[in-house]
Formats: sequence, structure tokens, C-alpha cells
Amino acid sequence: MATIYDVARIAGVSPKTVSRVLNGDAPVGQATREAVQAAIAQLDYVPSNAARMMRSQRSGLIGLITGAISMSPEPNQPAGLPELFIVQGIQKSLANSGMTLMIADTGGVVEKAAPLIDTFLRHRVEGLIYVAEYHQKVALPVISDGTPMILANCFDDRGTPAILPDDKRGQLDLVARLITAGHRRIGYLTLRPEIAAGRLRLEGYRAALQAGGIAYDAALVENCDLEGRDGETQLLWEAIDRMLRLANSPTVFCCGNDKMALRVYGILRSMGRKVPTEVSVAGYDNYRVIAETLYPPLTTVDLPYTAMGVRAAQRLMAMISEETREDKGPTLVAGPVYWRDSVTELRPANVSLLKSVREE
Amino acid sequence: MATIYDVARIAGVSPKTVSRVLNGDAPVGQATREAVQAAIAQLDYVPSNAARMMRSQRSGLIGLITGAISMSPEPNQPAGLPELFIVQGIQKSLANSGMTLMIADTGGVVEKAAPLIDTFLRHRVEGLIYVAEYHQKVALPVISDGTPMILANCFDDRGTPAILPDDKRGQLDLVARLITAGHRRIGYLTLRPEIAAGRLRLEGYRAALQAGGIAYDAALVENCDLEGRDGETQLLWEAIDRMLRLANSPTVFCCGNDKMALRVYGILRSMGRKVPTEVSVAGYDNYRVIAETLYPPLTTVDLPYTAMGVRAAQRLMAMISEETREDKGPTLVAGPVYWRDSVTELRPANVSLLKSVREE
DNA sequence: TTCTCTTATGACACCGATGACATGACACCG
DNA sequence: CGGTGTCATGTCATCGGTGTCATAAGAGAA
Repeated sequence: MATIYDVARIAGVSPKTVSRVLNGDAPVGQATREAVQAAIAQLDYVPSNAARMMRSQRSGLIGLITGAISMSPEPNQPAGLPELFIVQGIQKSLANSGMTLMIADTGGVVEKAAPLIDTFLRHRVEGLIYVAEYHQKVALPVISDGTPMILANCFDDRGTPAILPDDKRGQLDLVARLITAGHRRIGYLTLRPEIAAGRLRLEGYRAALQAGGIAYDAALVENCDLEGRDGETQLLWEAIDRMLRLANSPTVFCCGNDKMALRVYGILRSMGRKVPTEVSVAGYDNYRVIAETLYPPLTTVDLPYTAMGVRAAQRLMAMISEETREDKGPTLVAGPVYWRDSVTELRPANVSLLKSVREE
Repeated sequence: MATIYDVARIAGVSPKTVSRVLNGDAPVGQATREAVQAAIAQLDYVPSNAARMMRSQRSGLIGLITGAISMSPEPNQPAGLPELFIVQGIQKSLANSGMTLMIADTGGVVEKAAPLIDTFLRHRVEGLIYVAEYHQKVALPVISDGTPMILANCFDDRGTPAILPDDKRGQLDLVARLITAGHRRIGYLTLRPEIAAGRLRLEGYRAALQAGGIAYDAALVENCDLEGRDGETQLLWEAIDRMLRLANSPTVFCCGNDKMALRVYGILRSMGRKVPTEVSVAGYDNYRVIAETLYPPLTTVDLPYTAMGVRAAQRLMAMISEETREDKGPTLVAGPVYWRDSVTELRPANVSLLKSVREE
């Protein structure tokens, strides 16, 4: 591999002049510049980042760690990868910063994060971003040197800067919109409360009911999330069946996420209930493969992953450049409601009509 | 940031001895080793890859370029990312090689591949892998130095080593299995022929019919792929409607991919046709979010992405270590058929029964 | 006892860039 | 015409490791 010395020799100049042509950090004569460029082309010279980095003490690298790329191949694991949008947002936002993004993957194994961080530190990255597969708490090894770090889609109890989806707000907005559309009996098939999204979305649901002056009814809320284990369809079927048999049955089912909504579509249709004319369905995540492809398209709440990625990158760049390394705590990012055809607008007039249809 | 000299000073040894402790490439006395390790821990010393690399002339890096991570945010673009399994396969296979995988992303913009390759060459990667979003032909800039390169899920006309899914074989296997199950009238809602998968899968379909002694009927094959533009559901609806009105209508619909199958489920149900008792459906891709979550689960063909990734990594490592840099041409990898509940096993006896049901 | 041989360690140069500093050639100014 | 800037370019040291070679201290062998 050709070096800057080879180029200098061919061009008949000093290595330093070649360096100046490459970096444009000092004036170079026109003729000299052209000779150098010709020599570079002739030799297919590519400068060595390692050497440059040693001298300048700047790597221009940002390290990104994610389990998003290679999630578990187990059939029961969540197979959705929408969090990749976070990476996309980060990239977009970093594109003009002159930084190179290096992505490494834990393969879904959290323990691999530590060695990957180490690898990045060996490469002297100027900042680190850890992207989690879903909104959760994490405990990463402490970065002993001053390299700034950002958590995306996760948080820890050390106050490390974090970018999080505003799940409570999202569910609140969705349910508020359902209430506006005339729905009063709102079933909620929840995610398990062990995960952050499960808790926060339920909080949002309750907050929206309260804001709308609707009493919370425990019979309309069931956890239908088996953590990917079998029997989820069964569980959903039974929960839906129970709710539909209620005297005052729900006019809409909110689902913990879009994947659950996909299942609910199948179940409702198997029960002979038409979506949305007889019963409405809403999801969460705006997982587009599902939400846009379903028939009818699914009303849902966007998880603002791209925006989160952009925020993460911006906050990291601020920490790097402004030495604001004392920056702490979470940033919440809310996503919009996507109103699609899976939810009927109930004017008060035909609420009773609908009921009579169902009760016959 | 502490250097090897700092460690050496604290430990009271020479830098070279610290290096020996780190790399284990020469015997070091027990007491010395412990002193060095203590100093390393005390200083939070992390060796610099750049310096190491300069001297040893080996980067230990593999560069991976993909558009998989940040595909277009346009709503009409393909939003499926199963090709990330390729990356997973590569990682798995590279994990024990001592190589570090650096992933960079084109953001879906092919033109960005060239600067990314350049960045990788500056880092002196020992090998390059390009992963395409879907089975396609590409034209990447020539790598002028000897760095080996592998194409995954794509190919070029320079004979660059490539790893490809065997789409023809997969569709053939699926249709052959349908024939075994007693299906004789097999509708095929195809992808557009402009893409490799569209062509090859149709070839497989025809080859299977021929092998099964069934005449090809053009009325049973329609292109229902609008390249993501609107109206696809409409197009599918009409195609399905036409085929179902045929005197000898299909007992099963093969879909160009699983996403199309998801649409077809919705359409068939809206038409009042039960899946699979009245009509069967099969997909392609084994896109698990869809195939496993649909109700009933979808029969489909696996795209052996993980296996392709493993192959790609293996072939690359062979090129790197064995200097087999003259390696050329494609490797085809076939995936298995996943037989699930969306297809009925028709024993010859009840074929006629089914027909009468449909004709009433 | 002297001569290998192995183990344990250090001295020093070098990998390929670039920062700091120096120098020579002009141009412009008063 | 000397002084002062700017432009264009070169010299040299240096970043942080590691390869090469040298050396010293014991352990066995002859």
C-alpha cells in the first residue's frame, strides 16, 4: 500500500506538502497541487487513518452499539426491528458532522456490550451511543475515561443522558382521539407491565380516560402479552371474547402494539366481527409493515424513532464539542397518532344503533 | 488518556514488557505480569488500536456496507428488513475470527457506497462485504488495491464473489410441496418481473408445474406488484376476483412474498372466503413478523439470510487468509419451505367436495 | 567448571501521518 | 532600499505501540 512518502517522491515534493494537498490546511501552488494529485491517482494512494489519528489525536469516529441488527433467531423472540429507525436518525444527523459512524452489534446478548465498548475505546471513538431494542432499563459498564455516552431507547439509574419515547403521552393522545371520535367503552389489551412500554402506555390510557371524564373499568383492561411464548393468540381470544360478552362491551380495542393488533384482526374476523364497522382496533408503534399493509390500515401511534435518533446524535455532538459533559438525564420524544381506517368515527347518534346490532 | 509508557513507568518495567503482557507473545515473569496488570487497572489503560495497527500493518477490521439499516423513510418503500439476518450470519461467523466488524450504512442511497468504501480503505480493512436490500444487480466502484470483497444478496457483471438466495429453487420446492398436498390449480400473484426475485420465483413455479405434469395456465398468473405505489390492494383484489370466477378456480394462491400474502388474507376475508378451509395461501420470504403472527400462520419459503451471511463471511475469510483472491462468481443458497396452517392438505377425495362448496 | 539453552527483560528503530517551526521568494509600504 | 507580510515549501520531531535484536540470569549438559 502506497504511503505519503511514495506520493511525495513521485510528485517531487515533501511529504508535508502532500499532506497539505490532502487536507487543504495551507496554501499550495497550483502546479504543485496538480503534480501531487496526479501522483495520488497514479499510485491509488489512500491515506492511513491510523497514522493520521495517532498524530492528530482525533479519530472522527462515533461508536454505536445495538442489538437491533442481529436479534435472536429464536422463533418466539420479538422479530420487529423498528428501532433501526433510531440508527437511521443518528446517521442522518451525523452525516454532515464529518464524523464516521461505526456500528457494532451485540447479537442480542447484553454481555457483549462491554467488549464492544472496549473495542470502540481502543479505536478512540469520540462518542458512544447505545441503542436498545425496546424501551427498557439497562446497566452498562461505566466508561472510565471521559468519552461521552448517550442511551437511546433505554435509560439507567446513573443519570446517563438518554433519549426515550414518550409512551405515556402517545397512548394518552390516541385514547383522547378515540374519545373525540365518540368512543366511550375502550378495551385495552395491554403489554405485560414488566416492560416500560407496558406500564407507561397504561398510565397514558388511564390519564386519557380521566381527562375525558370516563371511569376506569378494570373489566376492559387485560394483559395479553406472554413475552413471546405460545398461547398468546389463545389468551387474546379469551380476553376479547370476555369483553365482547359484557353488557356494555367495548366499541374499540386498543392493543399493546401493532403486532398484537395484527393478531386481533385475525381473531375478530374469525369471530365474525367486522373491522371497523362492528368493532374498531388501534395499535401502537406505527410498525409500518403491519399498520399500512393490514386491511383496513391500522390506527396507531408513531414511535418517533427517527426523531429520537436525531436527538441522540445532536445531544452527543453537543457533549463532544461544547464539553458539556455534565449533561444528564432523559429526553422524552412524543410521536403523533396515525389515524387510519381501523377505527370508526362514532357520532353519538349511531352508538345505540351499533349496540343493538351487537346485542341481537 | 494513558499510554503504554505511563503503564510501564508505574509498573517499573519497559513499555515492551507491557506490550508482552497485553499480547502474550513472549513469556513474562509472574510478578512482573501482576505489577503490569495492576498498573493497567490503576490507570484505566486502553491500548490504542491506531498505534498498534501502524506498526503491525494489520487492522483486524472487516468492513460491511449495507443499506439495510436506514432504508428510505418514504411510506411506499419496502419496509421489510429481513436482510439484516445476513448481517447477523456474518457476525456470528466472524465472532471467533478475532476480526472486528465495522458496519456502515448507505442510507439507501447507492451513491454513498463509494465514499464508505473509501473510508473503510483508509481504515485498512482486511476485507469488505456489501449487503444489498434485495436480490439485485449492482455496480460498485472497483477496489483498486487488493482488498478482497464479497457481495451478499446481489451480484455484478465483473464476477465479484457473490452469495445469493436460490429463489428459483425455493419457489419450486414450495409449489412441488403444494402439488404433493393435492393442489392442482395453483394461482400465482407475482412480483414484478423487473426484479430478480420476481423472475426467478416464476421460473421455479413453472419448473415445479412441469415436474408435476401440470400444464401452465396463464390465467392463473398475474403480476400484482406496483413497486410500492398505491393501488396494490385494488390490483390484488381484482386479480383474485378474476381467478376465483374461473370455472376451474385455484385452490391455493401463491404470493410473491409474505407482505403480499398479508394483503391477500385481508382481501379473501373481505370476500368472505375462509383461509385455509375454502382457499389456501402461501407466501415467500418467511418474513416472520408476518408469517408467524398471521392467523392462521402462513406457509412460506425461508430466505436463508443467516446462512447466506455465514457463507459470505466464510468465503471472505478464506480469501483473506488463503490468498485465494482469484475466487469468483456466485454461491446459491436455498432455504427450506415452512409448512404452516394457511395451506390445506387436499386428499384427492375431498377436492371435489371443496369444489362443490365453492360453486354453490 | 564451562558451555549451551531457555527465560525474562530492555534498547531502539520504525510504522505513516501531521504539528511546530524555519526558510526563501516576492510584493508592497513608506 | 530596508522592513514587513504573505505565500509556498521543507525539516524535524512526535503520536503509541511493536518487531528486531541484544543482554542478563539461571538451568542443565558436557
